[in-house]
Parts: sequence; structure tokens; C-alpha cells
Amino acid sequence: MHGRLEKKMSNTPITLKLLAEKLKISVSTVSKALNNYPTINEHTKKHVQDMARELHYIPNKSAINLKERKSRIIGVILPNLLDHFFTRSIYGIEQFATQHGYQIIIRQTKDDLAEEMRSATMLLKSQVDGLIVAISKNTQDFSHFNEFENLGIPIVYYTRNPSFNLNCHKVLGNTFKGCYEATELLIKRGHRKIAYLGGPKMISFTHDRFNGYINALKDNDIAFDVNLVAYTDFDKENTIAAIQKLFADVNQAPTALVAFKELILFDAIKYLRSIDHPQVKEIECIGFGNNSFISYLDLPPIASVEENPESVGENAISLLLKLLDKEIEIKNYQKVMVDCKLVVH
Amino acid sequence: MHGRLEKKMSNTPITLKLLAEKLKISVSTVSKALNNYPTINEHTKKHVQDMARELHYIPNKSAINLKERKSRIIGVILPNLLDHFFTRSIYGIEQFATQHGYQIIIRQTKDDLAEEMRSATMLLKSQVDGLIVAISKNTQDFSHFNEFENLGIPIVYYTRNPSFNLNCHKVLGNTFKGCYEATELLIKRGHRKIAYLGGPKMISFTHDRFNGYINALKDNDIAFDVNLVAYTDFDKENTIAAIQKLFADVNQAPTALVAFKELILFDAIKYLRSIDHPQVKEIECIGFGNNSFISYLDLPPIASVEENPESVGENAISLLLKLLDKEIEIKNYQKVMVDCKLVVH
DNA sequence: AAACGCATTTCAAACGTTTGAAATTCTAAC
DNA sequence: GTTAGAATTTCAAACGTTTGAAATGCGTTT
Repeated sequence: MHGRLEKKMSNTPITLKLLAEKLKISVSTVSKALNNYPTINEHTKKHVQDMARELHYIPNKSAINLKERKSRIIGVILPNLLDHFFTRSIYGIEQFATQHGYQIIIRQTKDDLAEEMRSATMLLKSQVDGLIVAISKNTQDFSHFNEFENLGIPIVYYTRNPSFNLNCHKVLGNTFKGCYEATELLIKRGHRKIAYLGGPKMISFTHDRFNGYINALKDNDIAFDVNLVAYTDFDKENTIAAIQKLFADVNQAPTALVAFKELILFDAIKYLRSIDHPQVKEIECIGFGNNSFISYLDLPPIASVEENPESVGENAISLLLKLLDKEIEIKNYQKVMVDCKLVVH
Repeated sequence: MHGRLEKKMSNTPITLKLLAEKLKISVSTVSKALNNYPTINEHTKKHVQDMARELHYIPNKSAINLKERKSRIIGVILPNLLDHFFTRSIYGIEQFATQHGYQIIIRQTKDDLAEEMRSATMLLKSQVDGLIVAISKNTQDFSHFNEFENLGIPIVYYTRNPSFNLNCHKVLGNTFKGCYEATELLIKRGHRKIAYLGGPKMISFTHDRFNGYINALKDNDIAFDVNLVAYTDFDKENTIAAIQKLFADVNQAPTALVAFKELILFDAIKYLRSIDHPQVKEIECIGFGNNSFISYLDLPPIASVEENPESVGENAISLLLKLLDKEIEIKNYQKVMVDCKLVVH
């Protein structure tokens, strides 16, 4: 149940020097033996490695980092940790980073530019080796990231396209295609009056998704109706206002709805139910997200656009590590697209 | 819009040595000036600090950590990051840690002991200065944490009470009181047949909550009925089985329900609706969690026991840092209770 | 028996910081 | 103008690791 290794350990950590003393050889030999240098005799290597294992030697990361002039820390800046998309993306980033000997520091901006700037400063002081950033909804100026560039610290932008910043690395969801497929599915199910509920106009994917919607309509010979489009943000009141606009005229009301985000969709449906909209039960909706709570809703969306946040995150960190390893030249700007998947419920 | 500070920076980081050379004084003076040593002349202090600011000097953390024999990293082990309780507790931990110059590394165990053991080993190799742990649902043996104890690395257990491990620091929610108040509210609303749906028996708070339930009944002269108690875990099928047991006899069915976790409550309600239980709309429920999705449910719980996860997390890290600062002796085992709050919807 | 070549090990400096002890400069009193 | 004493600065070692250069040991060749 316990014990057997009760060796009574000293509580000072084991160092190379200590191992060297025990084995009566030099520190450099020990270091090289553990790092498997070819010039070291196989016999001594074994001795050293055995001893290291026996004494539970753990290399001191601070010393190594100091020597290598690295921190092995990646900074992650994102708008909101309570949003499932970001939580899941963090999961992907974390996994991959840890597997490659890196740690991450997460900063939430609450979609606020000032907070984003503060985060940048803070992460600079933490001496991150690299940065992964989902910009705030109103980031147009990128000068708060200049200092990273000056220091040669690579930045990968993810999820949110920094369209004002041409020369940069980005990893984005292929949200155009996702929205195209969602719209297409609704058309296939016989809908002709399909509304699009978009997000903050400053966020790039709002437009990509809108274009997916438009293109699906066009490819299926459905005329675009400007009255079937409305925009909101992450604020409930604005969502309700948008829905009111879309469903103002009961006779002309849409029979289906594509929303840029599932959570916003929930607010929309809730509102329509609260005013007892006559066709509410017939309205079919699709949003981006694939939230696990969907299964508890009485009027759930008929499908979800799964954005694969873990994969987006993983692609971002993977690219960043390649930049850090100089596997990709820092000025050789990359753009990675991650596919969405339409999940029918 | 940009510029004005376009100083054209070198891309090698600024060090004390560099500052010293610029100022033509010794490195130690620079160091002491920046650290505000009383032996340093105020005049030179100002010079040094001005120069440091001008050149954007950032102290090298690795070097400091090496010198101080610290990593300034806290390991956090918890069952599941997709659970809102833990996400929110992480938020509290993260905030506090960062403010005090610490970083955190998070490990998910998926409530699996083997994974918890692996996490412990991994964090040992990361040389964490301290550990915050929410044990897995079947952790009874704590030997995988022995090495931390040997090395004098403090551990704070949180949320889940390690009842098999007497001598340890813990920060727990006052879940007894929370459940007492929830039950009491239902009684006040006229219910007499109140069911209790408990969680995995290995998790300590299952019993604390049960005791809260029992005591509320007793204090209100309601006889305890063993048929009104059932247990489940985080698995949907088991929850359904438990509900089937509780509602087997329609005439004797409970009119109210207290659940050890809101998410489980959602499954329960969903099931009752799916079988069209005759009294389903009259059943009043309360669970632990206060999930924001509640507002989208058609039959929402009438109240939630808000567990204040941020506060639990913050208390845990705060205690840990006190242990690290020797403000509290490591053998002077602490127990901190964080109150819940009944939120009526 | 000296000299060469090879395998293996050790030396020593470096990474950037901190800090007690030692050295230097300054002030003021005699 | 010497000197005690304080104020200020510098020295030097240390934290634990890595790594190219230098040194050592040893067998082989001549």
C-alpha cells in the first residue's frame, strides 16, 4: 500500500555536482553522460544514468533556461475563458505545449483593448518565448505587440483574423465553409426564408460567415433579402433587438436561422418563446459552437457547426513551436485554415 | 497612432551587466540600486533606475529563480476542466497567483487515479514550488504525493476532502450548510417529500451534503425516508437509474429534489420529461452549481447553491503562498471553509 | 622506447542575478 | 593633516547547467 521506497530522502534537491561527487567523476562528464554525448564511454554512461535514476535526479529547469536563454513559457492572450470555444482551444494548446516542454500563461482580455495592451506588457515581463493571440473585438492597432517583434519573439494570431495586420502568422477556422454548409442544410430541408444573425462587425469571421451564407443562397438560386440579416454582439439586449428586427413582420418572418454563435442563438430562441411567436416551434436554427448543453434545450438547434477549437489551438501552438525552432523562418508568414464540421443533432 | 517610441531596439535583452557598462559602475551596484538597497546613494539609485526604464530593462526570471532556488510555478491538479466549477476555481487561482508573481501549471486527471499519479510525477519534474489538488473520486492512497512532502513542497487540497489523509491542508466549500439551506427552502415552500440525489460515495462532499439535507429535515420535523435517497455519479445512465428508483411509485414520488450537482439535475429533469412523468412540471429542484445555462431551460431549478469556486480557488492559493512564505508553518495543518450562497431564480 | 592517434575525461567559462565581505571614498573631528 | 567612522561601491562566490577546448590515459606503431 505504501513504502518500499522509503529511502529517507534528503530534502535538498539532487544536482549534477552531487552525482559527480558520489561517482567521483567530474560534473561535465555527468552532464554529458545524461545527455548521451557520443564521446562518453558507454560504461560510465550507464553508471551515471543508474545513479541519477536511483537518486531521483531532476534537472533544474531554471539553470537550463538560463543557459539556453529561453523561458519555455508561451503566453496566450484571449478574450474570455468562460467561452467554451476558448476553454477548449486552451485544452489543445496546453496538451501540445506540455508534451513539448513548454508551459503556458493565459491572459483574459474580456474583449477589451486596454486589457489586451496590459496583458502584452505583462507577458513581456514574464519573458515568454512566444505568443498566441486571439485579438479583442476592437483591436485595429497592433503597436502594443511591436516590442515582441523587436525582440524577435514570434506571435501566432488565432481564431480572430487580424485583418489590419498584413504580415503575421495566423491560424483560423474555415468558418466560411462552415456557414455555407449550415445554410445549405437548411435549404435542403426546404427553407427559403433563412435569416443570418451576425456578430460584431469588427470581428473578421462575422464577414466570412456572412459570405458563406450568401454563397450558399446564390448557389441554390435563392434571392438575397437584406431584411433577413441582422447583427448583434455578445450582449443579450442587442440580440433581442436584432431578433425583433428579423421577426417584425410575422408574415414575412424567416423560417430558419443561422447564427454566428450558438450562445447568441439560445438568447434568440428564448426571446421568441417568451413572446410566443406563432411559428416558433417550426423555426429551425443552426449556430456555431456545438455546446454540450444543447441536449437540455426544449427547442434545440437542428445542427451545430463544430469549430474544433482544440484543433485550432493545437495548430496555433504547433506553428509557434516551429517558429521557435527556426523550422519556419519568422518572416515567412503562414496562414493555416482549420475545417469546421457540421454536426446534425 | 504608432511610433514615437521607435527607438530601434537591439534584439538582445538588456542585462544588469549592460546597464553597468553604460553607467560605468559595477553590476552589484546596479542590482542593489534596482532593488532599492539602503546602502546605495539616492543619487545613483535614480540614475540606475532611469537608465533601466529607458532601456526597458526586464530582469531575467530564470536567473533569479536559479539564485533563489525557486521556480515560482504552482501545480494544480484537478479532475476536469470542462466542469464549470473547476474552470471558475482556476480563474480565482490564476488571478491571485499572477498578482503574486507565480505561474500555474494545470493537469486534468479525468477523475482517474492513474492519471493523477502521472500528473504528480510530471509536476515533480516541473519543479513546482507548491501544489493545489482536487483529488480524483477514488483517491484513497496518497503515496504519490510523498515525494513532495520529502522535498518540503507544500500541498493544499481543495474542494474534495481527502478524508483518508489526516494531516494536510485543506480548503473546502461549506457544502453542509449549502445543502441545509436548499432543503430548508424547499420545506418552506411546502414540500414534504423531498428527495436527495447524491454523488459518488467516495467523494466526501456527497456525505456532507446528505447530512445537510438530513439535518434540515430533522429540524423541521420531517421524517427521513430512505426511499427518497438515491446515488449516482457523473454518468448519465446511472443518473437515470437513480431517478427511476426515486420516481418508481407515482403516488409516493417526491415533489422536490435536491441534487449534489446541477448538471446531474439537468439529466434528471430531462429524463422525467422524456417519460412524461405526470407531476414533472410541479417538481421543484435545487442543485449545486448556479450554471449560467439555467436561464435557457424550460423547467429550470427554482434555486441554485452557488459554491463560489473563484473564492475556493483563491483561498487555496492564498494559503499555499502563506506556506511558501513560511508565514504558516508547514506542519501547522489548516482547514479553511468557504461558504456557499443560495441563489433563488 | 619514443611518438602518435584515439577514446575519454576534465577544465573553465558562461548564462544573469544576488549578497555578504572587503575595499574604497568621503566627512568631519581633532 | 591625520584619522576614525560612516557612507558607498566593488569583489567574488554562488545558484545548476552546458560545452568547446584542453588534458589525460592507453594501446599501437615504428
